[in-house]
Amino acid sequence: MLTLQAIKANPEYIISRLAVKGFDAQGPITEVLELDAERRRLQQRCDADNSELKKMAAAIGMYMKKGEKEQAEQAKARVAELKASAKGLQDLLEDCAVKLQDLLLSIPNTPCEQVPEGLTAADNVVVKTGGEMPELGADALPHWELARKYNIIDWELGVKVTGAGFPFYIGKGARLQRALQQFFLDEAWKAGYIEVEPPFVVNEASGYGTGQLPDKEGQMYHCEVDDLYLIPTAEVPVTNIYRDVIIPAKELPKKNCAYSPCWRREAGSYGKDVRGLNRLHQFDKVEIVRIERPEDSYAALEEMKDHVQSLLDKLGLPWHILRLCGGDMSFTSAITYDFEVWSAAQKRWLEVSSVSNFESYQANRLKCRYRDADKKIHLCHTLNGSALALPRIVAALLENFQTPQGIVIPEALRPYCGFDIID
RNA sequence: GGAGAGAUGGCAGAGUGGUCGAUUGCGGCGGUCUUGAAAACCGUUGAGGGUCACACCUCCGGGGGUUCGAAUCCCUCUCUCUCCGCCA
Repeated sequence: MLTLQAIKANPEYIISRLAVKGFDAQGPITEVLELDAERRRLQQRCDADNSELKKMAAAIGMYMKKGEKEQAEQAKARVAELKASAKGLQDLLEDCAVKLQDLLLSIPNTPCEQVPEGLTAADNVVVKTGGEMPELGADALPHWELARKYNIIDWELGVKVTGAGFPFYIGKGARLQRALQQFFLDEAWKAGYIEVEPPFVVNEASGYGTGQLPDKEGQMYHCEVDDLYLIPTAEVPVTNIYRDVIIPAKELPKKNCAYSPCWRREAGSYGKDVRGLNRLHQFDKVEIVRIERPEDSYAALEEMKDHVQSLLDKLGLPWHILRLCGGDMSFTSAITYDFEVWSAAQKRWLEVSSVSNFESYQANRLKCRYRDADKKIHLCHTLNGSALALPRIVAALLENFQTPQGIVIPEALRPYCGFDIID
């Protein structure tokens, strides 16, 4: 959530930036300022009451000790009065604080200056392009048919055992999955990301910490008996490592990478978007997460972008990078770059990575702070990105590298796969 | 799953109704001494709210209660540990 401090410092600016996301913040921001003023008024009155109550209680103690019963009884009577009036105030204060918190949670992050205006994906800006788009013959097959042809992914078996969107990877298909996971983790490790293997289910507090709750509740699988959520991304457990933590400045930046399966209910998806590997309920991903000093976060974002690009280059896939427009960005992001690879048989771009800087928005909710050299405590900036999500990479690899002899595995992946062609 | 014990500041660990936001030790930071360092000694060291700044208020796992007054008593939830059972 946005900091009250930032809102109070320059409400007009906040409102104008949120307009870039297509969010009319005039009303909410005005209300935030009013609620904050009200909260402070109530707080001060409560504090004054409490202060007197404490003094009275101490005085009663003294009277009792000295055996001054009469005075003690008088003081008690006064305390009873005070408490009666304080109770009402307490309730008002509580109510006001909850309203303020809920309101703050309902306001999205402000896009940074570089974010283009626009409401839909059509307004995203291509900032960079790389790799070569292969020329496939007219008989080129989409990946779901290639997967069937070479018997590396079994969709029907997935449906039988679990349901749609939960495929089995078989033989070289399974080895390819494992090779990609290993390759991505190794590359991240080389780039200085400390690997973690997190739990794949999280509690409610963690869901709130990274913002999946309450807004995206329906997108996560929820185990009601134990009140645990299957993670939709490793971002959730990894970022929550730093929930309620004050990090010494010299320990920053924190750089972590993690492999995890990701579960998403994807309620409401349909059509060609969900064909084959394009959209699954369970998929594998390597995620990178960084906790940074505010002044370093944009340099970190560039580094992450370069890292993801290097992965795609090593795999020899054609890619482009989009700077998302305000309306296409997530609720919590200040700026997001999407990476898409060209899927040559489907003839469409597939999103394989999303790299975002959340600035202090996520850190504020997480209470992820750092202690500066001057001992002052500040909010960190948090960033994360996929590096990378597997299914659409696999889709592009299969389609782009199909030959009459079989699917040719990219050079960089061969040591991990243990084979150089799927036939 | 059954039985028992526990949850206090970065860590360890006191505190069982009244100036306790909390003894002490370790760690951290500053200083004295030293050519420098170590040791020793001295000082300092939780978070949040509030204020121009003070004052002041809140927080001893979460929630509720008793009391003039709760870290301390009661209820409840969660979690951790030990033993038993089960088990990769």
